[in-house]
Amino acid sequence: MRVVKPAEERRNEILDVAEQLFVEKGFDNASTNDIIHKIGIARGTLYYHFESKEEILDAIVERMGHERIARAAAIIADRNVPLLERLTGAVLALNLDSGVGVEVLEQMHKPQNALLHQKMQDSMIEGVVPLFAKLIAEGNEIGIFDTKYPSEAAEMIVIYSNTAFDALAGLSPEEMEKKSRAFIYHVERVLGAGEGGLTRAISGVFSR
Amino acid sequence: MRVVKPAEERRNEILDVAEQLFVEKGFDNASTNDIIHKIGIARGTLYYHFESKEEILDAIVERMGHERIARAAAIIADRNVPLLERLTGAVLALNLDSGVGVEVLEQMHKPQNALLHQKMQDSMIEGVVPLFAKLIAEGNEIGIFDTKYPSEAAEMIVIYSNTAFDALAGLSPEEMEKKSRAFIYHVERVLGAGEGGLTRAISGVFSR
DNA sequence: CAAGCTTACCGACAACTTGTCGGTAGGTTG
DNA sequence: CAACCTACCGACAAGTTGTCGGTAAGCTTG
Repeated sequence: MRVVKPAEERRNEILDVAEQLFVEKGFDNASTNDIIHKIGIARGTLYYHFESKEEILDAIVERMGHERIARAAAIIADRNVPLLERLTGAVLALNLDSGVGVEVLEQMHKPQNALLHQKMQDSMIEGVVPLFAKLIAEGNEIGIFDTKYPSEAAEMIVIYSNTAFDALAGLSPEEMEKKSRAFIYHVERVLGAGEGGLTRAISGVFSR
Repeated sequence: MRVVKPAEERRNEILDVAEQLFVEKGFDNASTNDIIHKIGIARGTLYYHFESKEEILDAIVERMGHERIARAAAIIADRNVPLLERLTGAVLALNLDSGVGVEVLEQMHKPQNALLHQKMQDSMIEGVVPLFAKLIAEGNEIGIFDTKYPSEAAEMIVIYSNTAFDALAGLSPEEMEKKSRAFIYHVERVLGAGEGGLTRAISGVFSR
């Protein structure tokens, strides 16, 4: 009783299951056997569609990355929205993964998932920093920002938000609140925006 | 022909070899067999001294972390040196690992070493951020800094320097130069120091 | 519509891994 | 010198990833 599916469909099926297992148990602790048994396919089938376990991980990262980056890019590109709101909206789009719950992000910061996490971050930096940099440069011209290094500023913001906010797990609500405030405060400074400027923009994002 | 050594000595011997192999080949690609063959001990000996392969990694991280943090702490504690120079000196102490060459840091950023890298970063954040925070608060009082969130500012600086500077591998000298300048520029802004203040402090560090 | 081809799939197997455990040699101590 | 603890040994269990010859299902094509 052998079930045949178009390659594309099987590939995605494998990625779906693998993603869940990797996030849940960690890349090392989730075996390829776990994956194939859960789907009900044979060993050879998995390796017909992917060259190695690591390639599966890479494909997952790419998929996740594409989604997030596309969302951020869409927000950034929308010229009807004020620039500050686009910036903050994009940061949120990157870090608050609308599809998945917070547990997933918590899991991702666990040591078992270091590889997944790092690959995500790399792809994020590569894909998002240029977009941000452009936006910041734009803000420079308009006169709401003032920074000599738009690209590096973008990098700093992306890296920090990525690293600092997934360690959020064990914090109390007050601490989270404080950390968020501090983040905004520092972003304002890095970009050379006046204090409070971003705060107003953020309430703008949420009031939509 | 069985060679017996005091536990402490064997432990360090194992850590030395393991560290080299992990950095060189990556944690996953370096097997426990590689370690024991290189030293010339039996399987059981390794597991007599360590519970698991991962415990070896943790011990390595702890050792590396202790060294770096101790160096940074020493610099920070030296009240004879101007505060700004202590800050920059400590950042350098953390990132320029005097013992090892640049290749090692390059290797550490490779995907194979994600676990090692992340564990290092965590231990770094935990150990160093409080020291920096204190220093920054001190600078606040003296009036050379001006920030509402010393602790978060410290976190931002540590995380960014850690992540951004180990991706330095493929960059041209000019790019590295620019990135360093940008880093200083942003640190000044985050801390609310006047522009150029840190730059002067840095030349102070090097002229010692 | 049978023959032939391509695509997707199967599962035994090789070649490793990590971690366990009963047993053993050396040095120390009573 | 006997007993004892510490450090060490290596065969082995249990599991892992990746390979490969072979097989079935669905499309062409004569």
